[in-house]
Amino acid sequence: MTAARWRHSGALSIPVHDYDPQTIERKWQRRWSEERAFEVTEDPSRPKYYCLVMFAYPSGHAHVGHVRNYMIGDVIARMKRMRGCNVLHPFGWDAFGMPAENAAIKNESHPERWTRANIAHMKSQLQRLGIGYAWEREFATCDRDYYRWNQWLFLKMYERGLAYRKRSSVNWCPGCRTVLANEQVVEGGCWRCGAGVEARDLEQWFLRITQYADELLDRIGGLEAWPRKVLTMQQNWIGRSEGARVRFALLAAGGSDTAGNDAIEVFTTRIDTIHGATFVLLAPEHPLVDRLADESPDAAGFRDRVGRFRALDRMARLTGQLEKEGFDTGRRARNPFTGEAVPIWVANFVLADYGTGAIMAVPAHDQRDFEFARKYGLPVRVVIQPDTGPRLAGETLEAASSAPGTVVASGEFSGLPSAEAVKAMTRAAEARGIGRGEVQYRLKDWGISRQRYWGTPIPIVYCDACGVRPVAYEDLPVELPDVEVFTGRGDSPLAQVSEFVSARCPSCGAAARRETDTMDTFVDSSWYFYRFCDPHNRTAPFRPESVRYWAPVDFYIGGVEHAILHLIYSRFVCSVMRDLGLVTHDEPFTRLLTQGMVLRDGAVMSKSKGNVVDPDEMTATYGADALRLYEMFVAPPEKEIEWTDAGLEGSARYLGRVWRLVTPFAPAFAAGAGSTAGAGGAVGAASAAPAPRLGAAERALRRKTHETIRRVSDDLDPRVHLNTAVSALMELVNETYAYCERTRLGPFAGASGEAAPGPDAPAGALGVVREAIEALILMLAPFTPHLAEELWESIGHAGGVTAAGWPEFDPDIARAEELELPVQVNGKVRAHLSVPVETAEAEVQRLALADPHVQARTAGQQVVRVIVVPRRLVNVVTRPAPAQRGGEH
RNA sequence: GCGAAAGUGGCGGAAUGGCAGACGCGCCGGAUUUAGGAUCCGGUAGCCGCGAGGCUGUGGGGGUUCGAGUCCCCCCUUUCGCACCA
Repeated sequence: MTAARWRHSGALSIPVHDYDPQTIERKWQRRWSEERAFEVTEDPSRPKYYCLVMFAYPSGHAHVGHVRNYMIGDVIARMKRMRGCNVLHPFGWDAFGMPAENAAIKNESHPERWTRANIAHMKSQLQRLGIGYAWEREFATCDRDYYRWNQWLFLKMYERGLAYRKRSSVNWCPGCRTVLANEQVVEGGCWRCGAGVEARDLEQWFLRITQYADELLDRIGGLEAWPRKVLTMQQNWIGRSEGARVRFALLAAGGSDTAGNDAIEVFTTRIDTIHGATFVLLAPEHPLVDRLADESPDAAGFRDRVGRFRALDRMARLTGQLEKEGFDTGRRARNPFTGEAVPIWVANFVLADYGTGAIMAVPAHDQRDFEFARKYGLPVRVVIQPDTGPRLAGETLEAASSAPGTVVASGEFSGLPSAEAVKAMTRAAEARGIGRGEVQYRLKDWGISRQRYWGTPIPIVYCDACGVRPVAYEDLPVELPDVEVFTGRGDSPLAQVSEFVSARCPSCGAAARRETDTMDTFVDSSWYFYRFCDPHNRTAPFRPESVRYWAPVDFYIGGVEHAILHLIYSRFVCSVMRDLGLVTHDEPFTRLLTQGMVLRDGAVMSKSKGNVVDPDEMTATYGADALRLYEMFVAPPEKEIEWTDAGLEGSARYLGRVWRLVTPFAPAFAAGAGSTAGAGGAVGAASAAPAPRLGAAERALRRKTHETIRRVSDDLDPRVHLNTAVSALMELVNETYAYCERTRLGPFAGASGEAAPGPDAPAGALGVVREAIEALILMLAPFTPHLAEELWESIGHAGGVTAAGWPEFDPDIARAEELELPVQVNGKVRAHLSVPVETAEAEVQRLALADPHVQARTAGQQVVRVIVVPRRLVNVVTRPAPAQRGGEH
């Protein structure tokens, strides 16, 4: 239903419709699709720009929070396209993963059916929002033509020793019934379902990310266009620490002789405190613990205590609170620096999987060791005296002192500053063969085995004769078999599909058994951005030349929740691909923007909370353009926003206002009014009109137009302050309305309906309005593309806004002619001066001092200084005048 | 506990060390309208004042500066990240 009012324009009657987003949006979406408007090919003659949003997990329905980053990406992509860049802006689906499998178990259907249906629905949602993707490049990671290259990459890594298998204690999620990577354990729980993580011993495949730890860490400094927060998180996650590995010889039970060659190796960053190491602590899971239990006179009691530690610790760590506890093993080890026999305890707070799983305890200089020592009455020996403050003594110490200082009570090392002692003692340990300098990382190798169906099969075969064999490249892909019914029983669904499990050994041809685990889905997402460069390649993951053209990604947008998972894996895979000769750059993402979430009632939108806002509903009521504009305007992209219907209405109202401003002029503009014949450029059409002939109001509107172009251009690129760009466009509309009101033009043409200027309209009026309106439409185009295209066409332009290009501003026009300068006296504004811009500083100073308000404030004062900040302000600094007499000669 | 970021009107938010509160929401008033809605115009930090104008004001307290929301130090609060990494 279209409400149409009728207005008269000259002899003709033309309809002036209200803004009707539904019709306009459908029209332009159809046209973009028909024209394949966002498809691109490699074109060396133009600057490329790769704009990417993190692809989506097809969970079912996108809400207004999900689509925010797609909108941000679309604004940037459209703006860059208007600026003449060859823009790659693709989209795809991170389609493997557990929700699909869980849904399949619940519905007794197939994960693929659920996944494909969700993809179809979400794709239509994105299209309805007018997001301009190169849909011909779309793929899903569950496509066999995609995941075969996961397998290919895995084999390449296997060849280079970067993929390996080992039995290890892994994080097992009982809720999802699969193993989790360290990165996927959050506060002791599963990142996805929250269930408490258990320890299990399993044979697992790992990717050797630790081999790249130093490289990944070092290059953090070069990621200048990444949020500092993300870089800090990655730095902490890699967790490099320099220290030393030192051997404490194990003494035989009940004696002081060393037990053969047995030793406890500890890792420490403070070898300078080793003379204060009065005991040694083992993690409950340390390999030596079981042996010490065997050799203990009370083996059963020993085992019982260790067992309790092992079982309880993970649960206790969930809550973050763990009372430090331990027990004496009854055995001793020799401190290699003091020669002393020190007790060996098992302690619940020592981590098995960091360093060597054993530590030397220096209670005087480490708070944890201090608490432990005080609890169990173990000796505390001060070996570092801080450079300031009172002298420390072990007996009276109330807390450990970890500050550096001077080494004491440490034999030949006494007197050294602690930093130097670290070096000297490390050298000494190496010389005596009892230790060496070592670097430890918090980062662990990436465990990728998952005991689930809906993922990429790991292309490995186990042969009784030949052992672990990689599947031959020509036999890829190892396809997921069809499984009829998903029951969720059993740990590894593929293991129950006998046709899948039985295989031939790639080496000897004998009957063999296939690997039945699938890959972590983070493998899929660690290189998808390269596949977009050449998505249909059937003989390679991509053509290196295509990636060389498009990559690295210039602008990457996604949530901070991927700061250490996806973004560290992708950096790692990029380095591996570089070493494989596939890519030529070191880092995959030049600039990263982490967008804020959309909240409602203060909470993140989620189906379970029942607070989701459906973009389809908003679009049906207000239009996609209004929704887009609202989400870009309400806050800076990196900030979270609180959803309000009123805010969305405000944006819709603004677009109606734009519509009512432009449409009355459309017939006249389409007929050429206000433009200069032969003036090709969009904006600048009026600039051919000689400026001196324009009146002050006309010049002011032109200035606003050009200043707005400057501001918006700057806000979009490189700053990406989308909210202030929109507010500048709102100001331009307000100012154009004000001008039209004053000249009775357009929306103010009155009952007679004159869209064209009457005989008394100022010279050049239509020209300056046309210039303002054309600039406005073009700058709105990235935000509200449908409305912009429609209005652009309505004022007589064929060929669309992209071809029209981004408007240029003229600095001379953008500059104000007159300045309103505030004049401060002692920092407080007391007057304003109106001066021409070119006024000399001395003249400004003279005018300021002559101003009556300033005079009133400076009377009886001595003017000490006058500060003139060109184009900004004047500040007159005074102080009380000296007494009259003292001032005379 | 450690680390990072942030605290600005009734609300969302603007401000390369230079007039704090742009723009929007909400609210108030006017025009138009039979009326309402929509639309157009104007007002809107607080306090004092009829007014001109004045005083106060960016979580609190110090400091640097002619000038501080912005820079420095201390404290408070919130959010996020890490959480026994030896």
